[in-house]
Amino acid sequence: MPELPEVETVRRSLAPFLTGVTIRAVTVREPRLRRTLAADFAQVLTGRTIAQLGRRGKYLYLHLDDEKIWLVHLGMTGQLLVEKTENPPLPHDHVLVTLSTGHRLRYNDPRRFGLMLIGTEAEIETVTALGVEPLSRMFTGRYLREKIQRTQRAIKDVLMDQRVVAGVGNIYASELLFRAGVHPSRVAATLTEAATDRIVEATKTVLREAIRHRGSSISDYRDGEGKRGGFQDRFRVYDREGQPCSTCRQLIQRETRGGRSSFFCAACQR
DNA sequence: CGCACCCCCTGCCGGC
DNA sequence: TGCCGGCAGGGGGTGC
Repeated sequence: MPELPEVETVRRSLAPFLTGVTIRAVTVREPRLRRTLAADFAQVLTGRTIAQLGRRGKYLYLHLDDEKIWLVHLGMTGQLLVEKTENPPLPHDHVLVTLSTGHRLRYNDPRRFGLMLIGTEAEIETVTALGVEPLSRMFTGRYLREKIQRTQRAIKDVLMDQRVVAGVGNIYASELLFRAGVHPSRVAATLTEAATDRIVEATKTVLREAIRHRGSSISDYRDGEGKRGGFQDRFRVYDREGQPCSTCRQLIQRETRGGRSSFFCAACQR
């Protein structure tokens, strides 16, 4: 579900409800997420105040008043939602948090691929091992070229490697490569300087545009208030197999590799 | 190191 | 109508 634009949208939508707010009670209904929640998870959170909401790649950082961070990753189907009243729990509501404002924060995740843990920044960095933020000045053509020297990896795999650049997933990798005019299975080391520059620019452009449209809702992505995103209506290639390319009218193709689909226009992308 | 493959888990959709 | 296989935005582990 959520790549960088969706997580950033969740962060922005939750911030007004969570910043400066104290956690009164925590109920863990199902601790078995990607990693099983620590036995003292609820106890460690209770009584803490959320100082600030941050994000790194696809990870949400809830900075607590004791210098620790409540790290949340939404996996494929995770939703972090604020609600005004305490409705009865729904299926797959794994963590419920009562806030000092009377709001409730609800973590729902049918597939349980999400991750939550509480730790220091150093502890979290060893778990996440993230590369540069794509929207920062650190992500440049020069940086990307340094990372792909002599690699035989496909450029799409490199872009989705969170240790290289943090936050690009399967949707935005396809979309940005279309905009850069580069074929997803192109061997990264064979790219020209101009092409790597275009890829970096396209990454920033697509991610910013997607954030502006509050992310992509294909099926179950929702922001912190349960609202859908709008970027799915602007996909140029993703999930458009057999439809005409918006540029040249040739039909969009799909290729599966490693269990993941790539979508591209064979005429526009080389 | 890279890569191909498998796994984790639930839900949905299309084909038969 | 009902069942089954394939697939889905995530990451991680293993063996070669």
